[in-house]
Amino acid sequence: MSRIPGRVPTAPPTLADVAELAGVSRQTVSNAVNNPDLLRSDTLTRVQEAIDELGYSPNRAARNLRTRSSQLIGLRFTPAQEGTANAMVDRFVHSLVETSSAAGYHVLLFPGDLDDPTAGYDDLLRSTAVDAFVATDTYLGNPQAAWLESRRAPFVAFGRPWDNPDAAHPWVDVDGAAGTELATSHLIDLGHERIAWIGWRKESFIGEDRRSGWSRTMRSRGLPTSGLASRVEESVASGREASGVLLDEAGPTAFVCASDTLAMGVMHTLSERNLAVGRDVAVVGFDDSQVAQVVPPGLTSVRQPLEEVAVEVVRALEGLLGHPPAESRGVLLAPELIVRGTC
Amino acid sequence: MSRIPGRVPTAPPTLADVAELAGVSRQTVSNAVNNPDLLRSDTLTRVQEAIDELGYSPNRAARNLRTRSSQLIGLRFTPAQEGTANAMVDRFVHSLVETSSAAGYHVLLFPGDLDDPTAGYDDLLRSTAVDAFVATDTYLGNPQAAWLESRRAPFVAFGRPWDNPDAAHPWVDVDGAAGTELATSHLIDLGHERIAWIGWRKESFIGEDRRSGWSRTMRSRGLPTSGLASRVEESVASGREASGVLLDEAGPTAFVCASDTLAMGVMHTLSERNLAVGRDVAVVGFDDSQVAQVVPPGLTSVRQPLEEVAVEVVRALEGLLGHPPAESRGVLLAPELIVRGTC
DNA sequence: TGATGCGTTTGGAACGATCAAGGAGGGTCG
DNA sequence: CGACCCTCCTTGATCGTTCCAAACGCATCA
Repeated sequence: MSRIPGRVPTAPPTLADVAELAGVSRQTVSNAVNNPDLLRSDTLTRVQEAIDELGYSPNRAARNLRTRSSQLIGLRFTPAQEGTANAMVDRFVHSLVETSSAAGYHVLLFPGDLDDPTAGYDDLLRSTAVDAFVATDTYLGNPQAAWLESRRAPFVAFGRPWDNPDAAHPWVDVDGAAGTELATSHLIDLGHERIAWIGWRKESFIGEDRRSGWSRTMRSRGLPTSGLASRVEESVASGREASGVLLDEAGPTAFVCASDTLAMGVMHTLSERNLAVGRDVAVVGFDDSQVAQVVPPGLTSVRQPLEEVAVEVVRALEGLLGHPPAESRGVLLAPELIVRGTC
Repeated sequence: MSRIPGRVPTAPPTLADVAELAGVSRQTVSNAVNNPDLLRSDTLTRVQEAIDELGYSPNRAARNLRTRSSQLIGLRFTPAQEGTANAMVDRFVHSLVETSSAAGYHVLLFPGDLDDPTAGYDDLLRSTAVDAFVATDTYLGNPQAAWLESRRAPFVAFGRPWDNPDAAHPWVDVDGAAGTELATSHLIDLGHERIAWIGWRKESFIGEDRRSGWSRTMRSRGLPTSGLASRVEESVASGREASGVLLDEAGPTAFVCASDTLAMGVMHTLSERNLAVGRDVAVVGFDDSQVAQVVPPGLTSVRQPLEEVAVEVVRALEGLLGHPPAESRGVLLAPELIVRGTC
């Protein structure tokens, strides 16, 4: 019926076409695709052959309409900050695409308004264009999570609900304090005693978390921290300034930084002062960005297990969208320290 | 009719719900959304109010089914090469998301099998999950373009059809030779005479293109090139080795590189030999990656206008998908040189 | 023989939107 | 006055799939 002669030859075959060729009903073809167990094996092979012969794939729109699901996961993709070393989100996206594909989902990117973090979500939600969201950027009191929860939108957050311990949504995060603890311990083991911290301003939950790993390790090893910490903006210039001041006033032999961007600021200072990085002064960054991997002599950095994060995120999504929905709460993963030339 | 009591309260409103509330027919609501000009203004406002009151957004699946279009653009998203400085694709994706969103399209990511560049396309195409593709990675005789063309799949390539001048598909690319010409001229203007080239192996069309910008500029300025060129793999280690050999054997005072990754290799060599980068030896990279932006003292690099590329890609897509389809051929854009501390 | 059951297959009715015609209603013209 | 057009809006069919309930063939059992 749909193979009307004169129809555009490139129009893809439909369920009805396959059914006709195989000599069965539409529903049987549908079952062959979705519930092969329901068919007698000889019927199944016959239908399979017809499917292969025509090169049939179920029409996504029709299936989505009927099943009320799109097999799409929405991800807000904001422009990367130029001038920073942070391509972390991108690395995560790559992992997410891989993992969710294995689970039968594709990733839909939509742009984010920098001023309004909730923009874009609403329309995709109401038009049922996506089944769920993955929310990144949950830092610093970002209203995304709370907003999504209030809309009863299915979503998984990459990042803890810092400001709301009662939040009921599933999340996956990396233990930043454990990361800086690894870094600090490593430096202490190398013999450093005056180890400085360069992080973000106090309002940043993530920044304070990472800072706490440094400070608690220093304390537990009986080393001083006073005068050795600095809180600045996320930029190379800030890291450069801060490290200059710290060198002048506190004389540290090593720096632990909240990000690779800040660590690169330290590298600038060292290079300007002709200090041998790694020999005279050690530096550790955070994120294991591409910069850390290629800058001479290689920046030691805390690496987040983004592949695992993606796996856990997808696992949580599957729970969320399953029938019946499976409960799942927060997952906290441990980072590792990648040692390179800077210490 | 669809507001059956007992239905899940979170089920989104439909066209019929809006129609009932506004006291008009479904089609009128549809027109209010898609062809507002067809309605009398008082009817339009009445419908608009009903839409706002219910928070209605057209169901994507239903619309897609009927209109045979998904408003989605497929993009194969392969894992980034670790250890290289090349986050260029990611920067492009960001621009593409922005631009295509403005044109009413969203970006769908799907994973790519590294061994089979055409994997993934077929299913999305046959299931009409996407309206068109954007093909990147068209380097080095990649069969993607030819394959897509043979399937009559609508797509726009980021990258010229190097090995097939007769290719009929639209493409957008950046003039690599013009970029290296900018770099080489800049170095010559600074007084450099022995300027080396580090690029990729001869089979790489892109590599040869970029190399030609260097060589033709050298020749036109009456400067020697023999013994000053090297072709290696895309890796920091390769760039490091090649620059070491070149320094020993040809004594260049400047390097032009086919990528930031290779340029970082040069930086490694200079740092090992205690040569002052920028003062003793100049370096220019290609891609203006985040690495170039943050490495001390800042890597001068050729920057591809990826925002413009995205704009042109979307423009071509709109032509391709328009009624009637508009012809469009190749677009070649000019890069710019971002001068930083390395020269 | 006819009722019961099970495994398999079938036809009709959604899902929610747009397309293609087909009406009201009012104004203009011969 | 009726034919005609124009504007605005409505009705029924349709896109391709899955859900639902019913029907089928066949064997078993009373």
